[in-house]
Parts: sequence; structure tokens; C-alpha cells
Amino acid sequence: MAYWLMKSEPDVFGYDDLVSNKREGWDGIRNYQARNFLREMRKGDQFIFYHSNATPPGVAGIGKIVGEAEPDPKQFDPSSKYFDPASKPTDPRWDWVTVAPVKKLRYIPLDELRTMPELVDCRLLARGNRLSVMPLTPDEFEAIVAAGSPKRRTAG
DNA sequence: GCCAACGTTGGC
DNA sequence: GCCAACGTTGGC
Repeated sequence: MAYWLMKSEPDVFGYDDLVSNKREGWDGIRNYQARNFLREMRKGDQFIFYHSNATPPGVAGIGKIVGEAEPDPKQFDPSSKYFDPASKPTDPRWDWVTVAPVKKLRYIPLDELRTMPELVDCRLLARGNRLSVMPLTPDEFEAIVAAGSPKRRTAG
């Protein structure tokens, strides 16, 4: 299983919206590198749902891939902000994946993510990073999940 | 193929 | 709202 991180602006679509909707097409990816990562995603892969342009920005929960990449229908919809007049139905340029919620996490603000030693190499924290879809190593994924989960006590 | 202009992302 | 970073576009 592979692990990913995907950004969304909570004013547009946040983790709680995913919980309400149960599943959703992850639309609007208009960057080739991000699209190529979408195409590598497989059913069952899990991802960290990151809130960008939020106050503060940070991690909100865990999601999973329930439908693999297929053409994003909004690229053909002239009324959509994601309309791409250069994309042809015979040769679609942009894809989406279908996602579902797994577990809401304690909100982990960006400032806290920056203190985590497991994330020093994570592209999310690189200066000037703008990529909205990126792979995570299993260690990075697990570290984020652990940071957002209730502390476990040992018996006794 | 270079590179300046432009648009978008995203933290602050 | 500002601005740094950086991907894309388009002239040449």
C-alpha cells in the first residue's frame, strides 16, 4: 500500500465535508506532477488530508482511495472554474480519484508538523512548496497518524 | 530551446 | 492583502 498527502482548502472542501459526503471525486488538480501522482494511486492507498489556506493550516484526518484515476469531468464543463478548453474528451488531460474518509485526527497545525523529526525531508515542509498531491513514506505517514491520535497508555 | 511575463499557490 | 516561490505560456 502506498501513502500520500493531499491538500484542500477547507473553505472549499474540508475533511468534515468528506465525512458528510462519504465519498467524493478529488477534482481540480491542474498540475502535471500532481496528476501523475494521482495516476499512481491504487484502491486502498491511504492519504493524509491537509488543510491549506486555513487558519492555521494543518492536518485534519486520514482518507483512502476508493476509485482510481479517471478523467476529471470538470475539465469539460465550461461553467466550472476547472474548465480546460485545451483538453479534448478524446484525449483528457486531467484526472481525478475518488476518495473516502478513514479517520478524523486531532488537528495538527503546520507549526507542529515542522517540529517532527520524521518530517524533515517531507516535501510538504520544503520552502516554497506548492505541490498539492505528494507521496509520503510509510514512516512519514505513521508519524503523522501517531501525532494526531490519542496517546496510548501502557497498562499498570 | 531560452527566458521574461504572467498566474497561481499558500503561508503569513 | 501581501509577497515569495515556482509552474506555465508565448514570443523570439
